[in-house]
Amino acid sequence: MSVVTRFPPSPTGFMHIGNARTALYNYLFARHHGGKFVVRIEDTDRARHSEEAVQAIFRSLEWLGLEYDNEAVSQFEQRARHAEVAMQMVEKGQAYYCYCSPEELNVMREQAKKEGRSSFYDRRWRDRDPSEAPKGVKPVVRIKAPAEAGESVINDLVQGEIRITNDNLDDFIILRSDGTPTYMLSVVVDDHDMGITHIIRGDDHINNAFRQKIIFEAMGWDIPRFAHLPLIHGADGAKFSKRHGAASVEEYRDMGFLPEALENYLLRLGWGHGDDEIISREQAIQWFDLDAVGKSAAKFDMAKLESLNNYYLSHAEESRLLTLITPFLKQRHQIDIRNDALAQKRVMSGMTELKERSKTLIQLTDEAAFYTKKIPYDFDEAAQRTLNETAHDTFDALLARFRECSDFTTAGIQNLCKQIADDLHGGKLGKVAMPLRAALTGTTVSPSIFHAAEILGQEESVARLEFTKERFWKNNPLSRNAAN
RNA sequence: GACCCCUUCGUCUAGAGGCCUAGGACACCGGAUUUUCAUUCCGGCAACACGGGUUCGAAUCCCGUAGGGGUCGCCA
Repeated sequence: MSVVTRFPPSPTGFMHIGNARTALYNYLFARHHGGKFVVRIEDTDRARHSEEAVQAIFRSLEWLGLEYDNEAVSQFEQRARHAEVAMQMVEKGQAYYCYCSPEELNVMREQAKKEGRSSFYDRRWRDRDPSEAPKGVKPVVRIKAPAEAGESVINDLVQGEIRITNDNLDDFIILRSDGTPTYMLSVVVDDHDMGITHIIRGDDHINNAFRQKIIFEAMGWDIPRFAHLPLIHGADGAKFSKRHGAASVEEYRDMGFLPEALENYLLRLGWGHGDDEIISREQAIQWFDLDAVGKSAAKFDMAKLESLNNYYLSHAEESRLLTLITPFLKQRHQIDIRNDALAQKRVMSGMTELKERSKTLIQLTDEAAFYTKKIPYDFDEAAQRTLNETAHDTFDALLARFRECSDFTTAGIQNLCKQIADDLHGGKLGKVAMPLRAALTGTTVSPSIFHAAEILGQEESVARLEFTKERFWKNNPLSRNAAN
């Protein structure tokens, strides 16, 4: 039988990083086995359903490049079918109406808690005659869980054999009093109808597996194989959530991570293949299987993600990177380079250096920004300090030599700076290069400033030096005095 | 509290009884390169939770203890 896996997010928020990993594993497992990977939106709870959340899930899936087969299914739309299955079970005597009030249920719950039991419903309506039903109370439908002593066993593909005693299973609700199906019923019916062969999900669902198994058995359906993945934890060891930092896929996208970097990171979080660290999608499909999934929870480590991102950034196609930083440039620096061919060309010329030093697209954007700046531009604090401490004659020499330079190449420019350093600073190149960097970029951090100057071109570089001189030596009497 | 699960360097992991004086990656700490930062290159620090077994031999198998996590809804 061919493998069919599924990703069933509930649209109550955005796509959690843990769900993204679950989706990835389902995707890889299906592709590895040449099967199908389908998506189902678990939207039976209309009150918590949000169209925005549904869209965010599809956006995240697309951004991660996790293509699914068939059309995505809406669980809500199958509700009639789910209810029908519930009725079949009632008819066959495998399920029954329960007329308990919320108050009665609360009492039972309290009692169970006091006695330290994890199941609480006392099955009071299991064998009672419906004629005893109180008037005007709309019943729920509960399934008959095994009442006799015994054990229920699941052979989990990740966790191994898990067994619990039947007294932990009570007659849970499959149809609400308003006639709508509960999650527990809907999942089983849908999984069956969709031909799901492997249920790969977070291990917070382990307990549900035992309940779902009861429904599968009542209906005489084949039970899919289960694989419960350990959860992703935050640095403090608790289930990873918003309070641990960014928890949604789109937040990582907005922080400047590449989807392939996030994918690689998530893949290795809980799964390994020898000493391999950098793993492509193709290799992942070839190598991924459930037997190599670890059983213990993993802590999310931002530093490692960043390191992976740096790798993928360094190896990314440069025109793609240009496209990716364009919106960030607009957002963070109010610079629109979409129609600025010159700025684009300059950024592209410096891209090789830029991408190898960056951990995120944000960092790449910020360090590429100077190429796109127009006079007048701002100088950050450190740059201002550097310029204020620069001797007047050093800067003048720089300007003069830049104007008359006949070999405006990285080597030529470095040479020229070296000469000034020899003349005025005992050969200390930093005394010349740092002011040059501050002047040309408005910052004190950049790739090779000689190369940057070459990319900017002689005309632009001279203009920027003139602008800087204007800005610092005309308006700052103190530094003029210091220089003289 | 009950039930279920987990436990190798700070973190992610390799390890399926001898190949382990426990390997890799990230982080961290040195050093080299360097005009800054970053990169790169060398080098270093660092773990089998604990206690019992089983065995000629255990990180690997069994039991117990401790610690951690998850689940206990007419939510999904």
